[in-house]
Order: sequence, then C-alpha cells, then structure tokens
Amino acid sequence: MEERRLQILGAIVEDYVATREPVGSKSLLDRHDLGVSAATVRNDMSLLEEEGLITQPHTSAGRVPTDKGYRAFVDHVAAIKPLSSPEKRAIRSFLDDAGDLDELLTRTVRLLAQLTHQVALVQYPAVRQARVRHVELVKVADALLLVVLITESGQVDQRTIPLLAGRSVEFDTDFYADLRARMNQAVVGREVTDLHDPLAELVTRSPAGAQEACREVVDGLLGLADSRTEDRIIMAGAANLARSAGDFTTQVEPLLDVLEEQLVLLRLLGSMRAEPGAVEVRIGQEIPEHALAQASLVGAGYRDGSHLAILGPTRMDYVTGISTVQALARYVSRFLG
Amino acid sequence: MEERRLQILGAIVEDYVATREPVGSKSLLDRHDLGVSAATVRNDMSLLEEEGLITQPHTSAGRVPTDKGYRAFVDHVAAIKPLSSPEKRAIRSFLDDAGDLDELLTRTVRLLAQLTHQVALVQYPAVRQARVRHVELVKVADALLLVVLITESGQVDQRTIPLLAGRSVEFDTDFYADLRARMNQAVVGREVTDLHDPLAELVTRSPAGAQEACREVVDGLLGLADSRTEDRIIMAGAANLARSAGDFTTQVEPLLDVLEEQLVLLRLLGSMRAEPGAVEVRIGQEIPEHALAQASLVGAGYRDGSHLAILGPTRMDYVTGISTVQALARYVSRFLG
DNA sequence: GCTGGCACTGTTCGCTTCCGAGTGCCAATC
DNA sequence: GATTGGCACTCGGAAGCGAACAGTGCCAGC
Repeated sequence: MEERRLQILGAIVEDYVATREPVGSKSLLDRHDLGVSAATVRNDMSLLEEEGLITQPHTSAGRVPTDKGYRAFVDHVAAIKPLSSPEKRAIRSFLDDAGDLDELLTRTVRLLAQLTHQVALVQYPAVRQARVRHVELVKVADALLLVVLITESGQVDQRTIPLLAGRSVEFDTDFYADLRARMNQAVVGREVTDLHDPLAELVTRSPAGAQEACREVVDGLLGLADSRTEDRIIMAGAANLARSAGDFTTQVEPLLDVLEEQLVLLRLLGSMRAEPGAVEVRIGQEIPEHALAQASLVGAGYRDGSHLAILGPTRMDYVTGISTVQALARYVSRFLG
Repeated sequence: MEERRLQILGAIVEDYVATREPVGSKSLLDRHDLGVSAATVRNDMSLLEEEGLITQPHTSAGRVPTDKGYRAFVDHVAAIKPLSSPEKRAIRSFLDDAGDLDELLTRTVRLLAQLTHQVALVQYPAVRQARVRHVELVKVADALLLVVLITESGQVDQRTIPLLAGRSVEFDTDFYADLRARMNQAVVGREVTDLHDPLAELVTRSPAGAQEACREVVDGLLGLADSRTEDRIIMAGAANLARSAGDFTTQVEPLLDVLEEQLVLLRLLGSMRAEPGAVEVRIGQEIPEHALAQASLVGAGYRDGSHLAILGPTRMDYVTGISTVQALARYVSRFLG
C-alpha cells in the first residue's frame, strides 16, 4: 500500500525529529500503532530506501530521512496543525499592541523565533509603490537638517543631512518652512519613485541665490526616497542555532557567516515565490547556497511580494514550523491591510 | 617576584583562551619565553592557585584561570591594544555612511559583533531630556492617524493610532491640520516628559464638540512621548554563541533565554556604571544573573549614561574585546556629539 | 500480502590496561 | 633565598577487547 508507506515515512520523520536518532522498525512500533508487524514495516522501509526517501547511516542502524524524504513528508504527509485558540489570542493581542510598522515587524519576528525555536527572518515589506503623504524639514542644529518622509502607507523614513550651502544667516528657519511648503506642494500624492522631475523643477524655480541651498535639501530627500526602497531583513532567535548546532554535521561557522550577510539573506527571501498567506518550503540541497545545504527554510508571503521565514536544520519540526509561519504571515498581512 | 607571577598568569590566560585546554608548566614554556625553568613556573603556579587565581580541573592536569584570575588579568595584565589604522579607517567610514540614529546604532552593533566574534548589545541612547521640535499628524486611512514626534536631538518617533471619536465627516484633514498647528504651539520647546498639562489645557480649550476627538490624538501623543523614553536594546551576533557553545559547561539554553529577554538585558546594561569612553568588565559570578554565571560582559559608556557591550564566555579574548568596545564607544559618542 | 523466526552485522558500552602530561617535593646550585 | 634538575606519584584519557544490543534481510508458512 502506497498509503501505509507514507504513513511509515511520517512516523520515521516524526520520531527522528523528536529523538535525533536513527529509527528502527521495532522502536517505531513502540511509539506508533501501525497495525502491522515489524517485518512488514521492515519491508516497507526497504522500499522507502530504494526510493531514496530514507537512508541508513550504516548497516544495522535505523533509518534517517533524506532531503527527498523530508520533501515527500512535507508534500504528502504533513498536515497543517492550526494553532490553538489561546495561542491565536496571545499572538493577536501581542501584535495588536505594536505602535508602528517597525514594531509590528520586530514583534512578529521575535514571536516567530520563540514559537518555532528557530532563526526567524522577516523581509521589510516592499512598498516601492507608495505615494508621498508629507515631507517635513526640521533644523536640528546649525548645519544639520532632518528630512522626514511620510508615505500614505504610514511608513516614516528620516535622514539627517549636513548643510553646507544653506548655513548662512539668510537661510533661517523661515526659509526652510517655506521650502517645506513648496516641497510638499510639489511631491505630495506622487509616487516616491517619481520625485526627481518635480523636485528639479522646484529648484530651478527657486530664487537664484537660494538654488544651491534648495538643491542640498532636494538631494537629501531624493536620497531618502531612494534608500527607503532598499530591502532590509529583520532577524531574531539566531541564538537558537546554538540549540540545534548538534544537527549540523558540517561546521556551523559558515552558516553563522551567512546569517551575518544581509545580502545573502535578501537573495534567499527574495527568491521565494509563495503567494501571500501561502507557505513555501526549501529543504537542504534545494537551497542554492552551499552553507545552507543542511538547513531548511520555511517561508510564507505576506502583503504583496514580501516574505517571512524560519531557518533551521533539515531535521526540524515542519508541522509546527509551517503552521506558525503561515499563521503569522496571515496576521501580519491583515494588520497591514 | 610579584611581577613574574602576573606575567605567568597572563600567559596562562592567553594560552587557555587560545587552546581551550588546561595549560601546564611545560607547554607554557614552549609558547612563551619566560626566562625561567619549568620548576620555577610550577612554584609560581602553586602560589597563584593559593591566591585563587587559577585552578586545576583535577590532579595531574594543567591549570585553568578562575573568574578571579580573569579579573586580575584584566585589571593588572591586559594592556589595551589600539586598533590598527586601517581598522580605524574602515570603522569610521562604515559608520559615517549611516543616515540616521537607528542606522548608526545598527551598524555599530553589527560591527562590534563581527570584530569580537561575540554577542553585541547596544543600549538605545537615553535622551529623556529632549525638547519637542515638532509634532506631525497624518491621516493615513479613514480611521487611522499617524502621529510623529520629532525632538531637538533629531530623534523621530511615530505611532499609528485608531480614530474612533474623530472619524465622523466633520473631522476632516483640515481639522487635523488645525489641531496640528495648535498642538505644536502648545508643546514645541517643552521637555517631552512635560507635555501632560499643556496638552490637557489644549483639549479643554477646544470647541466642545471636538474635545473627544482631540483627546484621542492627545492621548496618542502622550503615549508616544512616554514610550520613546522606554529603553531599548539592539543586539547582533547572537549566533556567535553557537561558536563558543563549547565553552559553557552548563546548558546553553538558559543563556539563550536570557538573550530573548529584553528586560534582563536592559537591567544588565542599565547597571553598568562606566563613564563615556571608559570600559567596565564583569566576569562570571560578578554578573547578578544566574544564567550568566559562565559569561563575561565587556561594556563601555557612550554619550551620557548609555552603554554598549559584548557578551561572551568568561574564556574570551579580553584584550581585543576591551579595545574594540572602547573604540566603538568613542566613535559613537563622537558621531552623536 | 503479511507475519514470526532466525542468522547476521556493526555500533555501543563497559571493562581493563597503558601511557603520558602534569604535579609536588627535595636536594643541589647560583 | 631564589632557582633548578631530578624523581616518584597521580590520574585522566586513549587504546584494545569482548559482550550486549538494536537493527536488518531473508525465508518459509499462514
């Protein structure tokens, strides 16, 4: 029976994840009621091994799932186990308390790490398409101007720029108040990616003597608008790796190095294709990054095109992982919507 | 000679940190030219052990530094090894590129973790005493208002608040533009901790029908002003723990749990007393937190009263740690000044 | 197609033995 | 009085060995 073989595979994965030890036919029967004898299980195990789903570390040892085995488990056996009501409520109230986008994401990533005991990653939502809601200029010191950009999505970005041309007396607070008003008039309602022309025009229309000072500020705003579209990754629970360090037969160092490399993580999450609310699982070799050949990634899309994920050893608890990732992705999507 | 004993202690610490193995009199001489014989070293070791600075895991094994030994090493032996010029330049240019406070701190903490291979912690600068520079209100959606608080120190805080009372038609964008103007008039220039009275007055002076809507916003701003004084900790390199997991004889789990507990970390950094630019070292038992009994903390003050630190096994490279922490604390202080 | 039985296999565990790094002490030397 | 070479002693860890054990594959019988 095809059915039973998968059931056995599931049991093997479950036991191996729980015990970290190769599981044999007999001990399998101790923990699971399969309704057949050990010999039958052995036969099925043989077949599973032929298919490449499990493997023996050595003769006379139990079996261990292969990457392919985990894949089959995830695809055909693992059922999403919805979170319990108290869990759901706890999550919701914890996330509800978040004051702004940053905090929402920070809390989400921490929660994800805590619930799954893995490393959690959240991609900053890609909101390139946002429109400008407001621009604020605040003179912080004699030669320092704070530029704040607020988008309709409620994201607030800021940058302090040094003033060189604009530091003479005639460019006082009023000057910047006026500039602020004109800038807002020029950019409010426009796409943040589309500010170059209107701002250039604003500069040319400024009084001759003030063009340099205006350009300074305009450049700051353009830089800000540009950098805000940069992707970022928030991470939590990296220390959980210490817990599962034993699961990696190779050195953990390269893996740690990868975690420090924002670029690699960006590529990783950026390559995920899961639709919002859907889950995508990458197992071991399926991850195109050598250092992660013994790791698995469970990710889900949220909002539009952004992703969050957990990263752990291939021998991880996929059921809990998938459920949790999916639940959190949905919550976050809803809060952002 | 007191002198030589300390030199030997230094050599023991150095070797033990490098090899993770108890160091004996002979192997010590192999790696260090002390100008005396093994027997003399043995005698000195005996004395060091009597003083409680080193200890033997068992008879016929080499010696290992005790917490007290590390303490003596740090106090009397370790010399600060200034960073090399290229290092300094790299640090400076990396930090110079930071656009705002948040990014500066993020970069600092990452750098610290990378340079020392330990867990790095940075306390968000305590700027309770800041004055209000500007308040901005932006209606993000029908029933959502974004409140932005900008202080003279250039810090920008934000929060989205739900509008219940103020969602009717008469409270339109103009209403909030007007409210914004009045709020600014009421609070600009005041201490953020001292906004309660003027804002309460603002509410009572508002038109009778709008008081509820005003109170809503005022409460949001007060909450924001309040929460911005909340301390925060930024962490990086937690994964480095996996690298040094072998250094902890006890379970690593409780230690990981501590790292997830912002509160404990806050208490930890908050209890540091190092002046800006000065370094404070806490070794093992000196840390009033059971789970960190095998860890050490190397911290330095920056700005006024805030701290940054690294956390690692007691068996850590204190020389590099102290130098790096001090250097970064000074850089950050300078950039913020 | 499933099962119980059986012979076979390689790891692990406990035991013993042995080696060596390291110590402490002492008498001799500078 | 500090330093040194010599020496006996100790104990943990590596090496070697056999038994126990967990697990497998195969086969005949139901």
